[in-house]
Amino acid sequence: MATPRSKAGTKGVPRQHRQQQILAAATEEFGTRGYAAASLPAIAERVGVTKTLLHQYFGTKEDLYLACLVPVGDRLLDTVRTAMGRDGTTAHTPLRVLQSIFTALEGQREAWFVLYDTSLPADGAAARRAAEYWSAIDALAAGGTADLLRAAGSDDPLDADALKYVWRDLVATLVRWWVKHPDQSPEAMTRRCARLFAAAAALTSDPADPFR
Amino acid sequence: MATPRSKAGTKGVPRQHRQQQILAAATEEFGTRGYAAASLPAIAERVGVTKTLLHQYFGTKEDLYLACLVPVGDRLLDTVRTAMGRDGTTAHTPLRVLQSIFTALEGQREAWFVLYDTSLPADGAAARRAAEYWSAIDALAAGGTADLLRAAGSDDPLDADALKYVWRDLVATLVRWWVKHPDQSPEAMTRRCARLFAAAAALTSDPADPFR
DNA sequence: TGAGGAACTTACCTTGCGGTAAATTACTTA
DNA sequence: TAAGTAATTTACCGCAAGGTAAGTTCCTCA
Repeated sequence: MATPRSKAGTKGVPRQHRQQQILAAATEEFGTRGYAAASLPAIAERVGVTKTLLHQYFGTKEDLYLACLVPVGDRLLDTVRTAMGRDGTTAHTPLRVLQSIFTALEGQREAWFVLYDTSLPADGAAARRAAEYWSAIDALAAGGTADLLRAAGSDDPLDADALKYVWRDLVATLVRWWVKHPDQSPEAMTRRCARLFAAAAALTSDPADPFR
Repeated sequence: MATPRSKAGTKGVPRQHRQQQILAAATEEFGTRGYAAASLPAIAERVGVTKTLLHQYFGTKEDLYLACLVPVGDRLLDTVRTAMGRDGTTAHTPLRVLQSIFTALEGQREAWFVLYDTSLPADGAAARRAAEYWSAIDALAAGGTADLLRAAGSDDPLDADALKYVWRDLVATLVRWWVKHPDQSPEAMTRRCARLFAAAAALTSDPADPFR
């Protein structure tokens, strides 16, 4: 062995394994910092590898992002779909959806934010793909929120649009809080959300509302 | 006059006026793109000026950010303070707070996001100042949410923390939606929020909740 | 009319990033 | 044991951003 003057050469890690490591590190980095602020050198360093390897395995930065996005998007879309489709929309459907999301995200919570990154190059393939995912998810949610609004006496389409946004960001918020509290299990989170919903209901049930 | 071979030299715009222009453009750029993704050349171009001038008037990029942050933070903190302090916490306090925020933000809606930028250099003065602002605002909100939770039968401090986050991000979400719908007046937004609250109440008032 | 200061730009430097071509080392197998 | 291939690095390019020093033009007023 003697004197390895260069650190080049294989380290015995098979390609597939390495790719998985890279995807995991990249997902975490993209999820926490966002596409624009995330840097390939930083991701590479996490894995203990050079950024060149990232390029060789995944191509450009956006390609790598896409490689992170697709599995996460597929998994979440599928989760939400089955959570909502079980039976008709009921009052606790939202909680069931939340629970399924928490469960699907356990082990890699930041992955959620890979789906909703605003700093993506707007014209790129990654942004297009992400938009596909959340428009599909939104469509699922839209059914529930529309019913809700009709029941509450509103037929304004902008109300529906706004509610869609609120719901989507509410999930993001809860996940963000969850990321900061790693000890919380998915089930504990779901129960917490149920309590929060109950508290919120108290807030909004005042009949003497001057803003109506 | 003849041939001005260089475009250097004054354009007759007094320093204070120019500084205002720069602050406005920078606030918009920082608010929409975020600190990391925003670029000084882009801001300079909006104003029709060179980035060097930004440096001469405001110093470093972070200094400029701070110069944007302080007036916005002062204004919003003040607004929320008076909106909450008018009398005791009632059920429609949240709507009053929202209305005051919308009103204060009218004319420069993206400014809200200057307060809550996650891409700031974590150790810098700007991040510290921003944290001061929203911890002050959170403290105001904490009173209301704590009461809410107690009423709903929860004494878990983590519930309170989570609710604080949710409320904060809810405001951000509503403002973000508002930015995308420039024709909506602050009053119209407030009324819309009242309707959304009502709809949300319907969602959370199911007594047969299996997640409790 | 001719300083002097105020408002602005030109030209430059440095750094860090995304990206590529060409090695270099280790593992396998004929 | 030598050849071939898989895994990885070294060394480089170009670019755009943040930042600075030194001018250049215009306005004002003694």
